[in-house]
Amino acid sequence: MAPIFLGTHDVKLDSKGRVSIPAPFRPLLSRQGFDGAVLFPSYKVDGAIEGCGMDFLNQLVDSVNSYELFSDAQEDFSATLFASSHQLAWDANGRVVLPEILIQAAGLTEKAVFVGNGKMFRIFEPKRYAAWQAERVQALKANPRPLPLGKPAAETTGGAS
Amino acid sequence: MAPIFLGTHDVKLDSKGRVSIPAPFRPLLSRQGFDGAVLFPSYKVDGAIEGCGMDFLNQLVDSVNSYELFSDAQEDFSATLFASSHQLAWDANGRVVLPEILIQAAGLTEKAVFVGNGKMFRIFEPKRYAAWQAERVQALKANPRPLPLGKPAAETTGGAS
DNA sequence: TGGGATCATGTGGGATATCATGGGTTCAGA
DNA sequence: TCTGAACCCATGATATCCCACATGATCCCA
Repeated sequence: MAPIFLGTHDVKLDSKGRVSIPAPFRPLLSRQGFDGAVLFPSYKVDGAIEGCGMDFLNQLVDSVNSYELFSDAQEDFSATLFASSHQLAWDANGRVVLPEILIQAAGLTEKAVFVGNGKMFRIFEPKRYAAWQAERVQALKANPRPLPLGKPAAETTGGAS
Repeated sequence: MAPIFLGTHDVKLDSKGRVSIPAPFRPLLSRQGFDGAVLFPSYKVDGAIEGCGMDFLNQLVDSVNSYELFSDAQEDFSATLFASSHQLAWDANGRVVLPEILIQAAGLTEKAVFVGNGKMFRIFEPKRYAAWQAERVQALKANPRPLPLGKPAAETTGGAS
């Protein structure tokens, strides 16, 4: 069963660059032999960090590998996914040290917010997250979308972004 | 589970032609009886060095050998892959000595950057890498690729380069 | 239903081990 | 005899690991 990341969790970012992985996320991320997460800058949402477990990353890798080795498509994912990803083990207290490049990418200072996103999660600077979320709510109000159950949702065309 | 090379790691190239293999890469490359990596000039990306472990090289060998012996494809791969590969053991500090021909191929001087690429990794001269990565990011923005999970992605044709 | 106890989680801090870098020595081969 | 490969040592910085404490959530009992 694929894990599902839910909820919004406020955490502190300390002077050593450490954050606590929210306790509900940890069992979803653990796998035998490795307690940690994979983080990379989102290319979909500016100012966000995407997070997932190694199992999900392996699914991504399998998907990328369905492109032939040395193909153009594989090149693009190399530059955006593998090269910018960080595999971080958490310590005995469930904390990871965020690389400076991710702290910069998300504009983090003293706090961060972990946001469940179903199969993955995101990490935002709290103020940026509030603004981003407000935009999403407005977008949904301006362009309401039904959510069919049991069958794939068709992407509606014509909308920007 | 196949190893996955992630992240971007800046290293020094010293006057003896030595570089440190980034510590996270070393367990992925180690195999019983041999601590080292296989490096060869990339035929796909000018100015890059491709790197992998012996296990992955064996997969490449099997793949190449699936072409008929003495066929043009097999000749091409043999000329670019086997003939120009270097198997380098690292020392007690995790360093290898880069052959001059690879240093020239990548245009390295004082620094290098190791870039994770899933099953393999690449070594670039930092400025060349920055330019190459900017191209890739632009290509992805101009020609966004979804990354479906669980089923093979069809290579789209007609794209430039 | 309320209060108390216990346990889990998050935060702060420090110590230690590892890693990256710089350098030197020795030996073998040309 | 010289050069280069292989091996080894030292040091500083950083990553990793571990401890302690406070707070809040949860559970149990009256």
